[in-house]
Amino acid sequence: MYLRALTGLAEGGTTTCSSEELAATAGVNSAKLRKDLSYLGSYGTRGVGYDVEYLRYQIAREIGVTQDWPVVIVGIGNLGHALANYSGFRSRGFRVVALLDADPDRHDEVVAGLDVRSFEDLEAIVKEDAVSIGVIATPAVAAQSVADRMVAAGITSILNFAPTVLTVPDGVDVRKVDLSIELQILAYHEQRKSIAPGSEVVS
Amino acid sequence: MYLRALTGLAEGGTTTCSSEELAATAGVNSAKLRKDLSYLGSYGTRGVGYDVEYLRYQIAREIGVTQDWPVVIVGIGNLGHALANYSGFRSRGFRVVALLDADPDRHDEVVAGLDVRSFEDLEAIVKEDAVSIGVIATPAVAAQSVADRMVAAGITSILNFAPTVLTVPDGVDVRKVDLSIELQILAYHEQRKSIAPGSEVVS
DNA sequence: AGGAGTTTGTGAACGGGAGAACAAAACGGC
DNA sequence: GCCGTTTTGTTCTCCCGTTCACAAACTCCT
Ligand SMILES: NC(=O)c1ccc[n+]([C@@H]2O[C@H](COP(=O)([O-])OP(=O)(O)OC[C@H]3O[C@@H](n4cnc5c(N)ncnc54)[C@H](O)[C@@H]3O)[C@@H](O)[C@H]2O)c1
Ligand SMILES: NC(=O)c1ccc[n+]([C@@H]2O[C@H](COP(=O)([O-])OP(=O)(O)OC[C@H]3O[C@@H](n4cnc5c(N)ncnc54)[C@H](O)[C@@H]3O)[C@@H](O)[C@H]2O)c1
Repeated sequence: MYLRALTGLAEGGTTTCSSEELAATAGVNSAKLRKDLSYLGSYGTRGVGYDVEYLRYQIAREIGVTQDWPVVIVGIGNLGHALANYSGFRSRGFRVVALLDADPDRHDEVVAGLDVRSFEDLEAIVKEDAVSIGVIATPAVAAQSVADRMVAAGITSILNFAPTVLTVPDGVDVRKVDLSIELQILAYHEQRKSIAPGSEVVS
Repeated sequence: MYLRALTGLAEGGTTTCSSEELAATAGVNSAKLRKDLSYLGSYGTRGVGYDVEYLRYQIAREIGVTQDWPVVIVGIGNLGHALANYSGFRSRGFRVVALLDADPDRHDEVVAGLDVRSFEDLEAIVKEDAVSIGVIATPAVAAQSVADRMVAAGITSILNFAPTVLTVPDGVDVRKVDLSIELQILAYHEQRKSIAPGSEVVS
């Protein structure tokens, strides 16, 4: 979040900013921001603030997005198409190297300049491009088996859009994006608003 | 998450389950699950477990998804199309009532059986269908103004896909889904794996 | 009917994140 | 060169979510 805020400030021409400004831009408390940044090192100057470009680079380096990360997307349906066409990943340090789908009818397609390839090609692609991050956008029933294949092929980080709990070995990271649950959380608060007006809070 | 796990168990024919089973299905600790459920009431039976269907209904009622929530999606680009076509929302208590876009060229389109309408229709739709939940899938630059319009129209819950911090009045809930940040978190752990092998953890 | 075996519900301990507050450091003006 | 001002880095405290552990409650078998 800080990285994004800093990029925004840099684009706006700001060269220096205080923790207060940056915190406001990122939508967090300034004390928390300072503490977070202090874990990376002392990149600020007391009485002055932070150099936007310098701090941006330091955070990018810490996260590891100064290099480009190759990514494969599996399941080129509704969501897979949107992800493949999304330009924002590219500009944030990620490069989609392959689109895979189990359905042979999809293999004719070209999406975002990439051929949709057979899921069978997974191992070869992972090996060739040294891919360590995989995105799962298949139906829920297929997600676990896709994850297993990914892990076997050498992928060690998975972003899962299917509404399932994935089981993976130690050493493999999984993050899930669950849109239905997001909506349900909103619905819950919404329901409470109509029952007890004037009592609202959100994370 | 529990709701989803229970639905899965019910579809699999399970009528009764222990906190241990349910926790395993949902991917959490069983003590946490029991404590969470205890906030809703004492719906279990000691020595037996929980009645799947009964508990499922109780959680759905608590969340507020026994009724259908009308939802509007603004920004029918790559992501908006995917969301509009997604059938999973419908089955989880949400009904997309309108698709809005500022681009007149999009207004000819029919997506998922719905006309893409002008953003100007927002107020009328919100009033007519008593919409309280809005989804923002526009570019980041437009997100804040769309949010303002939504709030003015009477929407009090927003799901935001644009990579921006939204500012809204008290009483309005915002949740954001930020895919780039998810990937960056994975990249960070990935980088650390290659530096210090054998030290990994994920949320 | 009673005891053994299960499983829930919850009190207590633990851990960690978030914010308030302040000392240390840098800058600028005189 | 010194003092006031600004802002960072960090300590301390508070609070909340998570987990452990166990008594209470229920079932089933004898
Ligand atoms: N579309 C959305 O907006 C949305 C929203 C929330 C969650 N999701 C979830 O994302 C996932 C994808 O959604 P979608 O709408 O794109 O579905 P979809 O049905 O449009 O696409 C799924 C794709 O996965 C492919 N596939 C199926 N099994 C496969 C396998 N074993 N290996 C490789 N590819 C396989 C199918 O051929 C298809 O192209 C689903 O789990 C869905 O629940 C989607
Ligand atoms: N596509 C993805 O997979 C993806 C992934 C992560 C984040 N996002 C974010 O989601 C948002 C949408 O992404 P996308 O790829 O669908 O973009 P897109 O450009 O394909 O679609 C954006 C749509 O919003 C419409 N729009 C623009 N201004 C508007 C306004 N003021 N009011 C109403 N509609 C307006 C445009 O006409 C267009 O149809 C972006 O903020 C993007 O950063 C997308």
